[in-house]
Amino acid sequence: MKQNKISDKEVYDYLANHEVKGSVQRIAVMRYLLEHHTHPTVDEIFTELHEDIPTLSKTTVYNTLKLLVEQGAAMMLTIDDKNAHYDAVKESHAHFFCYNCGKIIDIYNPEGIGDYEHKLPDGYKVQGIQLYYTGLCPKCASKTKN
Amino acid sequence: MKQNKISDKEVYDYLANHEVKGSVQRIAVMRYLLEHHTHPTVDEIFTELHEDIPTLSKTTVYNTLKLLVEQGAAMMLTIDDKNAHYDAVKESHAHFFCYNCGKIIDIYNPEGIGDYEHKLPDGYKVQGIQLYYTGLCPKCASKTKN
DNA sequence: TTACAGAATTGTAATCATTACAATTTTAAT
DNA sequence: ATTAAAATTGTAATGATTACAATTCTGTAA
Repeated sequence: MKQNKISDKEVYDYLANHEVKGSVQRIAVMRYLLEHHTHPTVDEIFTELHEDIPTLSKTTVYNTLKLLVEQGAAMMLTIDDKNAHYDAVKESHAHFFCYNCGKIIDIYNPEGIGDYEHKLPDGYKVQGIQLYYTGLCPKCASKTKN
Repeated sequence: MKQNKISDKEVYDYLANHEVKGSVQRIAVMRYLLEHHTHPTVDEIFTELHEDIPTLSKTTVYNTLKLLVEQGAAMMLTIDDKNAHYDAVKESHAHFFCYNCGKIIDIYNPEGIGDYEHKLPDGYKVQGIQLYYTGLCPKCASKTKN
């Protein structure tokens, strides 16, 4: 779940690979996404990082995430209509959104979803593919009477 | 694209099949979704219907759509982080969101996406599956220099 | 028909995530 | 050390969605 402590240099290089110039704030946000696989919201990222970087502004978190998404260093999950969630781009996988507890859970599919790209008609320029499930997670499904 | 004029009775029955009691407002909203396959926002639905039903309140449109989604008579598309879009539930298909023009386009896959349900671990109670593509639609892709 | 209770609708006022924007600070190059 | 461009910050809008109380509608029973 938490891949302990990635060095500044590693994060810096990761950003550079995506043509993003490094900065204290950008490295902090990017590292947060690389270390946590919890699909955090802007507010969660801001609240956590603000403890270490008291001068951090929430606007900067917004700006940074927007940049990271544009450069393909992160992806925005829109499965939750209340807040955007963010994820560092990794291997192809799906997401399950529990409408009871609000958690987003990674779902790894054996064959992945990359294939679907081939099925699009000509002319489309695909930037991202997302497979979303909504429903009740096992924990909530067992609690809820049915 | 537009399946002309569905009778009140047909819409009423469609609602009844989903255990939704009919009313002028609910029939209007449901019919709008059945007749238009444009993935409208709340505002678009409200603005259109308001011409015919001047007393209609936007809150009612919100309430109704929420109910329709809960009862499985419609689905909410969260692909666009600016607004929720709505769609009457039909055959399984994917959606392409163009981040330039903001349009959502239906993508029909030969084999559908229903299979993915089987790949989930035990315990999940799946309510819906959505496959989203983001990128540039053919029109915008050709306009944008690359 | 009338009266009533519950459901549905309405309008207004909050809420709250996100964005706009102008001011300040930092960065990097000269 | 100077300066221009880029990044960051804080505050003030924006705008979608929700909460809520008041009103209207619906269906049933007297």
